[in-house]
Amino acid sequence: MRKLKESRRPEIIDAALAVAADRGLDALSMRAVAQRVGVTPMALYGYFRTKDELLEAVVGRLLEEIPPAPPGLGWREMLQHLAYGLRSVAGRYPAVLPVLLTRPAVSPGAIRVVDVVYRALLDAGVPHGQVARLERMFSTLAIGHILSEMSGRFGAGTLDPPARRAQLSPESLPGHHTLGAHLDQPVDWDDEFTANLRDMCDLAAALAAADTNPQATH
Amino acid sequence: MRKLKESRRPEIIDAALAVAADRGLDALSMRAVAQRVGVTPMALYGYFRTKDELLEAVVGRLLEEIPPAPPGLGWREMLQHLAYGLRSVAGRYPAVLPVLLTRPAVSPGAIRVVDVVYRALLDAGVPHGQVARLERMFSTLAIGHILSEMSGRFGAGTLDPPARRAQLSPESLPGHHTLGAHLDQPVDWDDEFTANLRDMCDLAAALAAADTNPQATH
DNA sequence: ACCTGAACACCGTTCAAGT
DNA sequence: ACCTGAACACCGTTCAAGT
Repeated sequence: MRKLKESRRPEIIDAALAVAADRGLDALSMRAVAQRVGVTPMALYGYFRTKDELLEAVVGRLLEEIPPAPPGLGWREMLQHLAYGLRSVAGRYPAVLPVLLTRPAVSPGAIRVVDVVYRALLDAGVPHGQVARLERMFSTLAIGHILSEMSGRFGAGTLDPPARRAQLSPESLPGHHTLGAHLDQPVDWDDEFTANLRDMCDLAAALAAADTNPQATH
Repeated sequence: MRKLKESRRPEIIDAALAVAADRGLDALSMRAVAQRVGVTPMALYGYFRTKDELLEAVVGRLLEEIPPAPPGLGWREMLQHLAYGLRSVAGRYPAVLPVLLTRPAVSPGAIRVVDVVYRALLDAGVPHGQVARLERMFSTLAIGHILSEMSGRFGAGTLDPPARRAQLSPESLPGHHTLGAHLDQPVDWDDEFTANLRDMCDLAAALAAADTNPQATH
């Protein structure tokens, strides 16, 4: 439980982002970061207790790179601005995405982002007791979508969809069969991200409406 | 591009699940799986070209462990059954979760699960052109929630929330300040998972309603 | 047809020592 | 106060060889 040094922390975090940006997730090692800083791997352990702790700090810095929202935006625009900002920052450092979805928001930068979402949902009129849940839902969906998209879960598989489906008997996949040609069209992930955001905002609005007018729930 | 052997694939996949189940993600190595099978690490490469390919097969098998839905369920119950099933299977093999969110659904088991969701959304009356997007949204949220919860993103951080927030000036976090005590209450992740599912189903119902009655969108 | 052994180029982290 | 060097116990994967 030694006390950690502070002086060169920002320099090390920058080096980690640089490694992630131009050599990917698998290359983001303590050894690579150390080399970029110009120091022995063991020197990093004076600043971060473990690699996990370094990654946590990296996520915080990444979130701080999201441009601040211009003043006077409505709550939907605030959430959109944040989500698009996250998406473009993540595009620059895709290696850090899995960390975003598995580590808690403990750094100041991360907490500030959470606060922006809280404010937007409060503005939308979401009941106080549901704001935290909706923030988690919103962030899970946003990060999960970006991660799925960038890691190839959503497409660009090794087999094209029609050939892949042909491996299974058509009657065992009635859903795929009914949708047919709809499944073979290429998808614009930008549009899909936007549509998902719109749906999440509609959901927040519906929860707000159900609160002021309980009969409206059904 | 050698041809792969088939004979012992199931045995190897089982061994991988067993390692994941009782020694966790970090221990899920080719060497550990090989040892469990009783074979040299290099023998595995006769059955899977890379570790990634093995993990893909493991995910397929994991999805096949979700119990099939009893007949006669409504579409909401089908989606709930599937989501709860995924959650409990994932609880048995938490090591495999990150793979679920980053690899495409290419195995027969994975495609069958997607088909169940397609069928449910079609039953709900979601327009054909939106079914695939909603399936991706649903799976992203479900897997993302389970992963966030099990990896500790949602809580159990190193600092308790009030102490953590105290590190920042209260006026820089107006959202947290407004929510106050709401943020200090413990959360039941089971309830939250259920609430998120309900919201997703409501969303599907709303999209279905907007389709049959366009004026109802606003 | 199936498997092994040795090797290559890596990991995160501990510990004791150096300036 | 800050950093280094050597070591430990691991990785995924290639290649040539063995039965």
